[in-house]
Amino acid sequence: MYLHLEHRLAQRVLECLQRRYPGAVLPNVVIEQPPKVELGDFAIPIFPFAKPLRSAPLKIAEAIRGEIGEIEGIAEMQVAPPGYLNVRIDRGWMASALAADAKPPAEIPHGKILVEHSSINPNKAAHIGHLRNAILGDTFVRLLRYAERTVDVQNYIDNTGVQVADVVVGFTHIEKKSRAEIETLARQPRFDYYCWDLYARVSQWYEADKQNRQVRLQTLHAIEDASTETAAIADLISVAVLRRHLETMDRLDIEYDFLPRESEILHLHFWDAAFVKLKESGVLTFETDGKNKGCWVMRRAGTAKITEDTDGTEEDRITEEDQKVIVRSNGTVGYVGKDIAYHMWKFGLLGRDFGYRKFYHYPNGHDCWISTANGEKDHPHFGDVAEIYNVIDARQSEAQNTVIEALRGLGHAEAADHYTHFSYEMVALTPRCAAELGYNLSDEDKTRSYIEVSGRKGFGVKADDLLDQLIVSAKKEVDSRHPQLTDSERQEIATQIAIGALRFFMLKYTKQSVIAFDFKEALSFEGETGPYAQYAVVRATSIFRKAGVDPDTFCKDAAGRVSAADQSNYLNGESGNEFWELWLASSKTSYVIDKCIATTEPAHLAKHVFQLAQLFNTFYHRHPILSEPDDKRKRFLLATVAVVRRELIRCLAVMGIAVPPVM
RNA sequence: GGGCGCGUAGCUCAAACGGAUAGAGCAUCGGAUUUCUAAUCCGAGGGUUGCAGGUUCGAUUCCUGCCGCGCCUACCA
Repeated sequence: MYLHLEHRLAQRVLECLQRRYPGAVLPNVVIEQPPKVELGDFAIPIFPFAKPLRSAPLKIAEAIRGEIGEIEGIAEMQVAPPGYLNVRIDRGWMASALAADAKPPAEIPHGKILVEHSSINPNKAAHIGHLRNAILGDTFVRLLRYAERTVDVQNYIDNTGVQVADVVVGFTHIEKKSRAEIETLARQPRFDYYCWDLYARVSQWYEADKQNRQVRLQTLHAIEDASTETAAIADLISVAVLRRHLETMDRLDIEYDFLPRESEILHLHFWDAAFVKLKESGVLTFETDGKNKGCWVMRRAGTAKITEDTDGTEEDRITEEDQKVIVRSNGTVGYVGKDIAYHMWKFGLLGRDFGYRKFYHYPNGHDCWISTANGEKDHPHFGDVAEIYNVIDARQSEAQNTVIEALRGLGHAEAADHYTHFSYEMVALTPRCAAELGYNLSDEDKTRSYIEVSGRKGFGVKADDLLDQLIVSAKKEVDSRHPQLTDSERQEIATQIAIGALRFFMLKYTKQSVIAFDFKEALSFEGETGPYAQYAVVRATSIFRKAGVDPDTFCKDAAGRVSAADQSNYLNGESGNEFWELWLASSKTSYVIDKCIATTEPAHLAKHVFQLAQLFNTFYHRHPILSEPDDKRKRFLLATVAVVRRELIRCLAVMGIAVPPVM
């Protein structure tokens, strides 16, 4: 509602100015939020208009106020020095619309969006870094779906790289296991944990004797030929670990629609198709001398020299430093090349497609598909989208930009413009946390604020372990608070709290901030945490339960229970401000979600949820509701609780957080 | 060397597009009518927003230079 009103206001202000100053070149109308409710609900800085309109800000503000006329939902405007136009919402009007859950018509851009996230190498268990990726990605998907966009969720699987090869080496050369033995192991509940340890051992094995690395190379090549026994083992391992990843993510309510695999990009020759186009368009150039002699290279992203002089049109040579090798001198293609081909497929520009088969069936009935060389006849249509978001950590930004530049060079500027690298910083460990995990710290490490995790060393916190710990910790709390419930009920509640804590934790930091992971903070259920917000909802629910009223029907029928006059009476005036703050915050769901999408920053939503829960808790403490003697006032307070509760549940759902019945 | 990012309270972090008195949580200290469950609430202390300039009505935000930190920068994937 708030968002809708803001758009309407901006539009009317613009029209008003155009009417009064015809022909003037106007800057954008920026609408902000005043620092305090007393000042109003929207603030329009008029300073930017002073120069182009050759008039004092206060004068312009006064003119707008006088001439803009009635706007539905707006109560009044005030000119505030040194140059703001402060706008007050018609509180009664907003409250009615909000209680009725009115959905103003909104323009929804058409075209499918592809969000790709997780992309965990299928050779070991998922760790906390992967959790951040998946939670950010999944939340972004939920944000887009809340905004009624159509979204496909993909999880790219690199099943042919060195990482899988390393684990294969571990099984075949260190443990000397047969395919049958590996198959048996792969059926064990936490096969990914087994691989986690083995992977670390393989790294040590390579360190111990350089000759062992030869084995890695041989294995890597064997994997690429699908007919070999090694390839079969690699496939069985990567598929088993992949299943484990899907199970882990499903615990957090994270699902995928499609799993494209590198093996198919290879076997279906995506690269060949892309290579032809890249050569034709001149994106790739062949080096005839220098260190990259015999390679096909392209300009590294971000190094482009701007050749402004018109006479220097001769193909500006890329200096060796700025060259990114795409095809090696032996004719094989590197991963950036494969990535370019893959992204051409995403935008429907490649002219080839995967085969598809059903791979994973979620308990809720949803199917997840996987790429294959020869697929099933009937399958959903993936790829060919209008917009893509790749959730990949910041370390990959150069590679991502190179892919974007390749698309641009191929003449697909529009695709390049709709390619977003959803970049985020890594999750590291605090020195204390590393020490707790039994890692020997150097003196230098001890002084650092964080230490990077390393899958290769087996150094990190596994996703399932963290979740298990959170559940145990929450369960202890629930056990002591609700001994009357059955154990399975308590387990269910503890799980919801654990997921709430984890997802909130990963979302409250802005993307570019490195999370220095610490058990104490991650396991906290107090303060700015998921359980804090869940608890606010539980309290709201509990009021209605005791009152014997259903909150949702009460809300929908609020007009019949609280008269418009009462509504407006309680919300206005000085005493109304504290109630109005709650209603106003509740009206901002779409506004905040819109902002999260525009800035690709889900942290804003976590912040908003916390603020709303905080406002509610203060309100809860100050105003006893069930014992309120004035019936009209009681109904108004109940309506307030109902609306806040509904919006909190809604926002938490977008964050992938469910609310338990009691806590 | 080049590219990207960061530096805000004791600690961990907010502050979209430059805006009104820079906000939270944690930690510390002091409190909350035995009530709709205290996983809560109220209060206190705590800041030269790394340093120095510049741009303008206004800078944590933009520009330049320094200082410090991180990541990227392979014919690995």
